[in-house]
Amino acid sequence: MNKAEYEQSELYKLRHSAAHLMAQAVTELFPGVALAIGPPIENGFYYDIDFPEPLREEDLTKIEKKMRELSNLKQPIVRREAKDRADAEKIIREECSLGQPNGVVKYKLELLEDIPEGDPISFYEQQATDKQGNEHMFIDLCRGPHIPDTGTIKHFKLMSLAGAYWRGNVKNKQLTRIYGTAFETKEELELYLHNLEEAKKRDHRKLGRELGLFMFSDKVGPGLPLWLPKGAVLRDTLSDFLKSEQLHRGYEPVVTPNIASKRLYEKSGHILTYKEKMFPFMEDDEKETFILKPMNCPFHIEIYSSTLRSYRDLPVRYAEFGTVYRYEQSGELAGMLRVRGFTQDDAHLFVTPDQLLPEFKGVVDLMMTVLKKLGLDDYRVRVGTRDPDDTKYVGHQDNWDRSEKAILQACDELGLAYEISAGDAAFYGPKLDLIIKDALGREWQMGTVQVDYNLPERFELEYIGEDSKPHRPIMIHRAPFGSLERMIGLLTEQYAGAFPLWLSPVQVAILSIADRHVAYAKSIAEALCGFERDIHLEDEQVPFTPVEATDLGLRVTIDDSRQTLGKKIRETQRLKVPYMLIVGDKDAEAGTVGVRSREDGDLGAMTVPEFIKMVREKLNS
RNA sequence: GCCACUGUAGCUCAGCGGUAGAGCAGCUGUUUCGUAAACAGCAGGUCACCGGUUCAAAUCCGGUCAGUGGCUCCA
Repeated sequence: MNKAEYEQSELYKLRHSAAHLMAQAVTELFPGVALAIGPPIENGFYYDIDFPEPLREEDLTKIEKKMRELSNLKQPIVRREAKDRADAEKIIREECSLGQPNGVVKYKLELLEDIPEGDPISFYEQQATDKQGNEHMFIDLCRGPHIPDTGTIKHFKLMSLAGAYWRGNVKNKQLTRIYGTAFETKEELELYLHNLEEAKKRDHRKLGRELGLFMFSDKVGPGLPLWLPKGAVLRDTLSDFLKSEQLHRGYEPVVTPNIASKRLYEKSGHILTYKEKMFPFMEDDEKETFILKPMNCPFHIEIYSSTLRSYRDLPVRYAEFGTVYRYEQSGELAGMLRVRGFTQDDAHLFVTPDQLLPEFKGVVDLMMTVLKKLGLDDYRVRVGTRDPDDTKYVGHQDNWDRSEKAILQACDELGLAYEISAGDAAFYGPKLDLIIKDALGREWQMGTVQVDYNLPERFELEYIGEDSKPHRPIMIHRAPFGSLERMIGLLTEQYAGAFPLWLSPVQVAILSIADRHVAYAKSIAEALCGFERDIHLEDEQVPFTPVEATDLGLRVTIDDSRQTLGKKIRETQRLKVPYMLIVGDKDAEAGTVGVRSREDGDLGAMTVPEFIKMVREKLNS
């Protein structure tokens, strides 16, 4: 079900009504609360409420109980339209307030003001009398639609509490948001909760620890990841893949430092626009102030402008896996998905106006190649354009028009499905972002391509054109992964830790059955990885024919611990190694290995060349 | 940064006013074993940190730090 279908569905109405039911329960339990807004959302609903006293998580059970009582009253939900604005205000003040002081409807009155002149103003009302003769009643300003009666709201659960600013603005009061979910059947609700539990098992933070990929340390600091050996192998493998792809596409590597003089970022304008995201400056009264870099672009620009450029030199494509540091708000850090020090697969392209479209297309093509290789097919493409009402953007109107047009044209010519999001442009230019969901359904911006007229202007970049006159190049910022940290975090969740063969930190684990098989295991490992391994052999070994070396360069481990085979298999499977090779007496004698695949289990005995052939095919497919 | 919640051994968790417990992992020994956990023993914790209440605090209260779910922002 897509978004539009969902918003038309019965489920959507059910959840909207569940939000109202929850609000009714809250107003009964906590008289004096001020209701703000309570819409259905992707997996449920929420209601933002201003509580005079802070709400505690344990109160949720109480609210749920009250909701069940109110649901059982089978209150009919009735739509009522106000005659005019004055009538609507009267209804809000006199009826929505439920006899409480008028402050409880202040948000509703604000919402009323936002309803455009001429639009119908509707309310939804529900009421009933319980067995004890107590009257229950609730009415809310609401566009609707709703389900006919509250008795249908049976399978729901309140999920969590959160603070949320009124109208999403930090300057406004923070309200208490209660998240809940509701389904049409008990089974659907249970399935949803079950899937949530399953998703937690795929969480990259859990898998990162279990698989030994990365860690955080209090002594190092929040948001500063430490890559463990296996994680570092993943990083290298991923980087090598992109570097080789970029080499074929005419990128040139550059390397720049991690800190720079404050003057560089004054020139770029980041001090003005980005200061609150930067780590504290390294100040020295007498000498220069230095800044830990939050972005790579100014460095690449300095390289560009270090020499006179001809139109014949363009496009210039400078690529760098550059580590940047951003002082993200503490509450925003999230495992590897948002950290304070991360490495961007960054590059900056300096192009002539004529080259903008083909180069942009080239970048998008590279991104598609990357997504395909990584097996990521569930993503959305967002083109961020200006918000016409906002004044934060720099640069000339016609440059913006031209670059927005170029982006859309590139997407159309590549047959890319995209959505336009006004207001999601960078302040210096429009951009195209790839957005991917994590295990818990949260969306993250991954790859990005951004058109920039601003920095070339600020740094007065030039190239000499065919007419022998200086011209200003256009910059394209781009990062197909986005960052290695976020990409690896996401990939870990996508694959639930079972990385494809080419990417797996350990590709083959050789399990010796008894001590006397270690020499044979070692000879196979050497053949597969292509270099000698230093393993001390003390016990007597079974005789075997040495296996011929390959240039495969596989990442191989040997488990020669004195454990039962079952134990070794279990442990190796836990580590999600794609292939296990089990070697015992029969194998040493026959020159075979017992192959066990991560996905398909025991594949039986193969000769070593047969296994190598299978792996080769798998790697090339 | 703000709101709510959490913080006990490497990991998963129990204990929730009377001075710390399990399973797995680790170590030692025995076992040398053919497709998802051999057996036995040992060791491991100023119960995140600081302060308070109490005869007594892992347990109650306050603060700090870190993590989790959200909000605002973003690769």
